[in-house]
Amino acid sequence: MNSQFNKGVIELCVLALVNAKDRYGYELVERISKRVEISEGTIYPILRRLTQDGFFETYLQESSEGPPRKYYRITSQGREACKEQVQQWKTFSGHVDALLK
Amino acid sequence: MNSQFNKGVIELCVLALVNAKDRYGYELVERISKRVEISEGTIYPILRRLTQDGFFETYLQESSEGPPRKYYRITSQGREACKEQVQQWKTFSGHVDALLK
DNA sequence: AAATAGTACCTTGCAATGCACAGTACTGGC
DNA sequence: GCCAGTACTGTGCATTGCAAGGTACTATTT
Repeated sequence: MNSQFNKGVIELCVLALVNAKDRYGYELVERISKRVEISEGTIYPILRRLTQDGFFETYLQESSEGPPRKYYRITSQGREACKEQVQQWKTFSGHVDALLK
Repeated sequence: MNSQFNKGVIELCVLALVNAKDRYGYELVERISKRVEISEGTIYPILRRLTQDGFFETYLQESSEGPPRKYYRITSQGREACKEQVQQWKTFSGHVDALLK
């Protein structure tokens, strides 16, 4: 598979999924990797980056199935970034589809 | 704009456009940059790479509007790669769209 | 009680790609 | 002669995702 396609898009997916509801890292890995080939080493650095950029806030919550989960909650700033990036993605993929004809 | 989206996709666009008919570098720059933000420094290295990989053959042709143009013609190997990458792109963008819902 | 599998998180070094920037060279119009 | 437009080339940098490794907790199996 062409993992180059992933560039930038994984961040977008993370933003959109956390935007929909609070998520923890492992859950994101599972969910995204069902559709797109990714590894854990990809998601955690992105979560750190987006948190540092002020797009996410975090809190811990215990789990009965293993160690405590670190949940990510989107901020208003993150919500805006998400909206913008989703729009950019739609424009972009539309343009690519047009070029492929 | 998120130039990270471009990764891998520009190559795909170049492949597809040369697949449709013989093109020269500058033409590709013009055509692609109407849709997607790119610069010359992006296209020429891709052309060199794809030629080295055996996907393109080249020939020179004089132009009345400037220096001679280097045309790129797709090979049967390139045609296959193009088909495969277009398919990959469709699958990929479909999966991303699914994740964004 | 020890071993294993599954859950959950984190970090480091590397490779690929596109971009900015710079440079060369040809043609035609002012 | 100079400039704009056409056309091609090369170098160094930044960003990003990946592979590979590690830590640690819980539940199940042996």
